Amino acid sequence: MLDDMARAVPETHQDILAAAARRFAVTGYKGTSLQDIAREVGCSKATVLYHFANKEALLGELMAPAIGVLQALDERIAGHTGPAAQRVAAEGFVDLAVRFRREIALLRGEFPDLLQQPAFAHIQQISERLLAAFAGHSDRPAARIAALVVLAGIPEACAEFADLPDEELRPALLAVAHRALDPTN
Amino acid sequence: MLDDMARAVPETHQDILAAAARRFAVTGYKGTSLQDIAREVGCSKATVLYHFANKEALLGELMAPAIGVLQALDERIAGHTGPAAQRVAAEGFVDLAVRFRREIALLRGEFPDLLQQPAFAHIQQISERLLAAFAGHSDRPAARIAALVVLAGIPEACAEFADLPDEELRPALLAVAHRALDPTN
DNA sequence: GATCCGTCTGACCGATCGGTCAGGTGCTGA
DNA sequence: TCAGCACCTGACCGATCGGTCAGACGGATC
Repeated sequence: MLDDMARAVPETHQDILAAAARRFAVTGYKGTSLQDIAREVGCSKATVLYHFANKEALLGELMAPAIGVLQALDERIAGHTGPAAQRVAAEGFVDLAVRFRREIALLRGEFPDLLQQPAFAHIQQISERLLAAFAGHSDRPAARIAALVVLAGIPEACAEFADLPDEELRPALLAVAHRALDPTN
Repeated sequence: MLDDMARAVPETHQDILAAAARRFAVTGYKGTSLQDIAREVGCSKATVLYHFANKEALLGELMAPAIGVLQALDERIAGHTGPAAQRVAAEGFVDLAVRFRREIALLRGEFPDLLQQPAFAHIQQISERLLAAFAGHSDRPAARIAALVVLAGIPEACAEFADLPDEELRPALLAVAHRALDPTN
């Protein structure tokens, strides 16, 4: 089977990735040293840096799937305006947040710093477009404030309720999002 | 005048406090070194540590007023249950968040780490009681999820809309909080 | 003038960080 | 048998961190 071949190559690579995800989720990105990750894997720090160019590349590979879905959502929202965009954005964002709540949890509180880095610069633009969509493309402060409460609150709730099953978390988040955004106008 | 006497003593102390607040707001607590603060003040790092026992003490003095108000709110909420507690908590929390949005901004994304420290341990308990009050003391996941979205979203919105006048920010936040929490049951 | 004290500083400390590098090890294919 | 290669490692690097310490400076007190 090609399964054997495909699995033979990564192994340690995947172990490191998994260990990094575990540590990042507990102590955050900045708060986790390459030593910590190496200790969790049971290898040397040099081995971690053999498999990944640097610490940021490790984070990048860990976040790649989530970022891909986020970009897809951004493009899908671009095709709508006003209330339609608001609905698409809310549903898509809740889906994304629930699905990738592990990845969200490990970036808890480090978004502000990481978004400054050029590697994640475009994510800031996406989140601004998400915010505009949540606000129904309104410039009214009240609409933008409600949008930001939802935009910031949902990921946090996802990270906190990590063990709740998707089927329970998703509709509850969608409901609170619609409630918070709907009568804004 | 006693103004001269009163001002003669602190001066540099206050300068350091103000500079630290400015730097923390931009680069966060962990991301700001004592060197950074000293450079902003125009003094040496040793001077910063002459006026404050250590970096944590600096943060403590910066946050003391906000923490005091938070504790007062906690005690006020304890006197109510159910919907009444929900209303008191929402109004009190919005007031607090708007009033201390500077302090909130400089802790952006560092709450998870800081709450682990023993010096801020009781704040975690307070936020749990706030969460329960927001949820109307219900154990239903949907209620707790909505409560967490509000609890996490409001501070973030406050930090982001730092330049919006209180009279505009406060009612908008209160409205979205009530909307998000009210029909939860 | 001597003494004291609040303020401030440069030099220094040990620890830890992300990252580099030369070299060891064991498998593989010629 | 041996060269080549993927994988892994200990030792090391420069930078930076929070924090310490002995002493310099200047104004008040006696």
